[in-house]
Amino acid sequence: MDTGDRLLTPGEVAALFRVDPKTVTRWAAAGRIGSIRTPGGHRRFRESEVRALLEGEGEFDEDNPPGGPAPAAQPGPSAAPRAAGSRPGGY
Amino acid sequence: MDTGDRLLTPGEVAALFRVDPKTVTRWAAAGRIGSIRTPGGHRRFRESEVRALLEGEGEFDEDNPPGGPAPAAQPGPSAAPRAAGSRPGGY
DNA sequence: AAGTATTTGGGTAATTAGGGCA
DNA sequence: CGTGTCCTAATTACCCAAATAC
Repeated sequence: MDTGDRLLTPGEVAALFRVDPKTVTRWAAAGRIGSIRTPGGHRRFRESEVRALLEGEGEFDEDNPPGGPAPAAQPGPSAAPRAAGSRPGGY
Repeated sequence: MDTGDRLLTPGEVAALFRVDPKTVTRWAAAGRIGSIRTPGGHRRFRESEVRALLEGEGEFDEDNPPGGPAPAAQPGPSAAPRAAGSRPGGY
């Protein structure tokens, strides 16, 4: 079955990233984060994907493998493994 | 193999979309989702339609195509009346 | 038949979406 | 270029009551 991806609201993701909900919406609009739309037009985000982003799996030195976490986040149906690219937050 | 003719209760659909059961009822009232009414007046939703809605909106990175789309979502006997097409650009 | 859990209905407050601007 | 804040409009969430489903 699914990995049990809970869906988070923009406000939840925004609080997790310490940004404005508007910014989260922009990430979804830019395709930097997967988003599920409700019939009403609102967006929902996958908890597993947000967590993966929060883990800081952005770009790390290839000689700096994560020796502890090993999230092993498994997007079930159709989640996209974000290989690399940009780092939201730009910190 | 069932094509997904299983009927879901508003609470089930609400949990899938991370919304309130009341919101699901509004979707049915707005014709955004097919609904079957019980003789008592309660609504029931088709599992296949709900799943199609959940995965159908999956946006993916342009350079990250989903390896296995295979939605295999049959429109079933009564196709979904997509009446929510009236969204000209903005609001 | 009785019970509990869920759903329904209407109304109001909070959040979200979209665009433009700083 | 990215983020934050402004606006308006739409959608959603929670309150109450009663009815229905199992």
